[in-house]
Amino acid sequence: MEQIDAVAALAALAQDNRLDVYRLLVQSGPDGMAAGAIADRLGLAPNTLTFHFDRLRAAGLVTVRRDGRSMIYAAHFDTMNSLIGYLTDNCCGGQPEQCAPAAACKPSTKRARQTA
Amino acid sequence: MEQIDAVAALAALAQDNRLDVYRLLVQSGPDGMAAGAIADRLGLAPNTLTFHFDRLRAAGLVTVRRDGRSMIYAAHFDTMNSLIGYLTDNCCGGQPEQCAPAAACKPSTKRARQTA
DNA sequence: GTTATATTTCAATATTCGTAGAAATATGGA
DNA sequence: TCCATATTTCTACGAATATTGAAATATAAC
Repeated sequence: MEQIDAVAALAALAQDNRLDVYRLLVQSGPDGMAAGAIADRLGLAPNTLTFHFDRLRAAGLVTVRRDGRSMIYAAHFDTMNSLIGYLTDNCCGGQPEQCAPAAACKPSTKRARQTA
Repeated sequence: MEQIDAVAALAALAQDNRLDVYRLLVQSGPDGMAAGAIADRLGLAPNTLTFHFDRLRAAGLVTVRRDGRSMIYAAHFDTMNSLIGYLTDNCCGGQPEQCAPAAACKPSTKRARQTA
């Protein structure tokens, strides 16, 4: 990942509503969610949501596809993983014992959703 | 990590010069670097650099200590790892096979520095 | 074809951000 | 004490950002 792409991705995530949207999509997985469903879930105005989707999409963090009247947004995990790689690249000069990097994508940190 | 802290950390990293500074510190490891050395390395004005350090420090991404006339800045790896955890939290509803999370802190992606 | 649903586009505005210049503070050395 | 080095503080300004409201577009249902 190039610096310019990393800055774009970080800027896209550095906003309350967009971070909410993105995390919701990350947790939703490859199937994604309809724009309307996200608007309902997060209580955002449709036009505001479109604005934020554009930012996330321009940064390569999400993808879109149309399904009837709905637009389905989904997280693009390659970008997320590249970004994490960019941030931690060669950390501690190649001796990661000193910085204890996180194991990404833990199953469920808190408030685990019931399987039902 | 709370949402507000994640947004602060992301915003702190979402800027060219600050991202340069931060990655330099990440690669420098726990010992950190003097402000002046960073200014020389990145070609930034001292006052501009102070502005960016403040942002990084307010976000908990770096720490400072004084050493004589120099201020030594170092990456705070706990925050980096918490941020990565926050982004990838419960990804794909707890089935990370679907999103192939990155192994953080790879020794050296490109332009590996010679050991000498 | 007409109406309803789902989402996007456009225009306007208040707020926040990054940089530069000049001056101030803190530490170390003679 | 006097001077040099290292970094911070203060002020100002142009550029970018998030939100709102109103209107437009695209798809589906009747």
